[in-house]
Amino acid sequence: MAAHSSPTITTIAQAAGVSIASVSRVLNGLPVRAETERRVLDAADRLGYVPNAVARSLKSARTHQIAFAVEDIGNPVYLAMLREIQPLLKAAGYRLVLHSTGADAAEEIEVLRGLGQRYADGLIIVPIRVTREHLAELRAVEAPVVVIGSLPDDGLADNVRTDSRRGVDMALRHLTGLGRRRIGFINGPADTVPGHARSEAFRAGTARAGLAVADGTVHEGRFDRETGARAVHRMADGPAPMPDALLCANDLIALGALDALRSRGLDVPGDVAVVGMDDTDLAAVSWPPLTSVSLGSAERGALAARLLLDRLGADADLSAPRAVTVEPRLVVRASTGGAHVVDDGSAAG
Amino acid sequence: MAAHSSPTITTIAQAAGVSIASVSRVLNGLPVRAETERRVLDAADRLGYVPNAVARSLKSARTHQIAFAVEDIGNPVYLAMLREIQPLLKAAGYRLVLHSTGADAAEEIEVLRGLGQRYADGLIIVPIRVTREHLAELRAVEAPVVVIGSLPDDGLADNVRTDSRRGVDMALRHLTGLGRRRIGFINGPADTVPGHARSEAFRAGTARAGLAVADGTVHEGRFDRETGARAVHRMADGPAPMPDALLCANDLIALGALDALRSRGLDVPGDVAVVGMDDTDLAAVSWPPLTSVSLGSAERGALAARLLLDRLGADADLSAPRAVTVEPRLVVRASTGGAHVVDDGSAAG
DNA sequence: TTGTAAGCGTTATCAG
DNA sequence: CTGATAACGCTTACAA
Repeated sequence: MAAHSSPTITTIAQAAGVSIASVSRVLNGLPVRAETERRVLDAADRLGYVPNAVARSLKSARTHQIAFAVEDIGNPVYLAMLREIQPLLKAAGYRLVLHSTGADAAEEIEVLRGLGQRYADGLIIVPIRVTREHLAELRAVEAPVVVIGSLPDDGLADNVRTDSRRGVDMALRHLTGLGRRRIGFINGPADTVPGHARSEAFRAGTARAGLAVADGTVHEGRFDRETGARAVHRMADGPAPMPDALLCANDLIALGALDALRSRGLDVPGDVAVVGMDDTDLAAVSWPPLTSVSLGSAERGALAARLLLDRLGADADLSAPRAVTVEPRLVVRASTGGAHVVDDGSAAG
Repeated sequence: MAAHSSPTITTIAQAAGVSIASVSRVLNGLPVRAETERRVLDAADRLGYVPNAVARSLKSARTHQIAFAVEDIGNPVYLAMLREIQPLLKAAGYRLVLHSTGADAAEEIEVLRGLGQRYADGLIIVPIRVTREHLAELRAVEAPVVVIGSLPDDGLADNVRTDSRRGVDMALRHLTGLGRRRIGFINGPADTVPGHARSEAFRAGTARAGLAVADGTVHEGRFDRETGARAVHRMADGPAPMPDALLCANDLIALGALDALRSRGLDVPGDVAVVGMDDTDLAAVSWPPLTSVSLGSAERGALAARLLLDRLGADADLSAPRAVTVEPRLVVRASTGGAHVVDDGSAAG
């Protein structure tokens, strides 16, 4: 069924014998005569009227949509953000338009520029890299944008960041506190925002702690399991003594490292302690459970949503961009011996 | 920064000294004099013109948006679908509007009804329950809808389903093949589409295999870890002998069961073999790695997207609703002692 | 209180 | 080839 094309206020007006203005008034709760209201509501109900969101948007210049752009929504970190953002937006009456841009920075630029088409009232973006082009677009865009991640220049957009340097420090301190001195590092791409920050923090942190970092115990790859596994194999096969602890730039890398360590018969944390970053759901599920530095993904998502909604509400447009920082937190689990459960003879297999 | 309100074709027309019609023509690649084209493009470029998507939509009655509605996007199953759907839509020029409805069936109805507002050209929905109201709305909705999950009545909408009964059978056959006879079952809510199907399949499958199902070895809860853990503890504390195998209605339940079994000193798979369903990323990460029945989430997502895009393209509206079924697949891992199968390497990005 | 009419930014028709 | 002009469905002055 559903044969008739949807009724518009014009249809309703005719059916109710009033003008379209009256229909609009009734539908928007403006003062009308009771009789008019009755007839309009009646007709609307009878014909199954539903207001057209697009027409409304054209008139009001508000789409009630907010875009959320990340590199890969399959990444648990971004997912954690999304899970906080979505309900907040919904509660505020906004739909969520999801962009998964892929590793290509050009696509992020596209999203930023696409905002000019006004299909959304605002944007929350987690750039994997921040290029000059990003900054230029940010400057040009008219709709409010919240950037999750570090921004070289304050004042360009609302900004939610995390102190990943402190996070790395916490991990290093934890490991040295356990007596580990040969700490290896497995990073994702160093030319990304998070990759760069972690790399810097590791360098600085080990220097400060007076730790020697042996050649071949720092690896760079992608933010995935394979990178973690491959790095471990290389270290084990390399000339340098195997590290007694591994700091991994995210949980996926850490999981890959755990796999590889197990396959080489190395005990975790007995021979090698492993720390991940991001404290994703995977950390609690892995075996052994993974000590991980929480960078407050969920919290950052929520903060970003709040900043954006804030700016969209009322006439807060005049206020200067705000920057919020979320403190990292170390979540200790068995992979660093934290609360290691007695191992009931689990060899691989 | 970004002071001027965005230029419209009117602005461009004035700047270029032509009519808005000519501007539109140039912008849409319709034939115009070279000189006209030059001037328009020039002005557009100079003023940084970007077409307004909303106005375009009002005129064309197409939003280039597709909605995807699930109960909880944090659920790896839905996430797997999303990860397939998103790039397909993007490639076809559609934006993705994400709805995470929560367990409330009323919210799903809302989404269905909301489509009437025409903010999207189509919808892919994974209903957690299918009520009479769902069916009524489905009948009424004008935009094309693809339902992932079983539908009582063919012909209401395009439909992508999986044969979860066969999936359960495969799991049972696998377990009995390993010599297990006391098979317990931990289900999610039985009044949901997947919960009901799995429950029925378990009953039928055990009956067919001539397996006795002891009292207290079938539990129902939610589709989460806690349910799995709690069920195991109840079974262990109950009067019936502990099952030597557990079929869990999804991977989360299975992970909870693994935790509880470990905490009670029961060996997996030595004492109890465990099978999950959905074969999510978690299955490969857990310890021991989890045997799981893949219900082809990713594949179902992709199929749904294709069906919908199909219907949106050209004038395929006349064709009758199609139903596609995805075959389940048993992925054997260590939790049933099976050949510790090599992962396909697909971890969450 | 109500109706008429003017937009919102596009596209598309129809004369010139 | 180009320029008025009428939609698309809605909100909102401005009049009556």
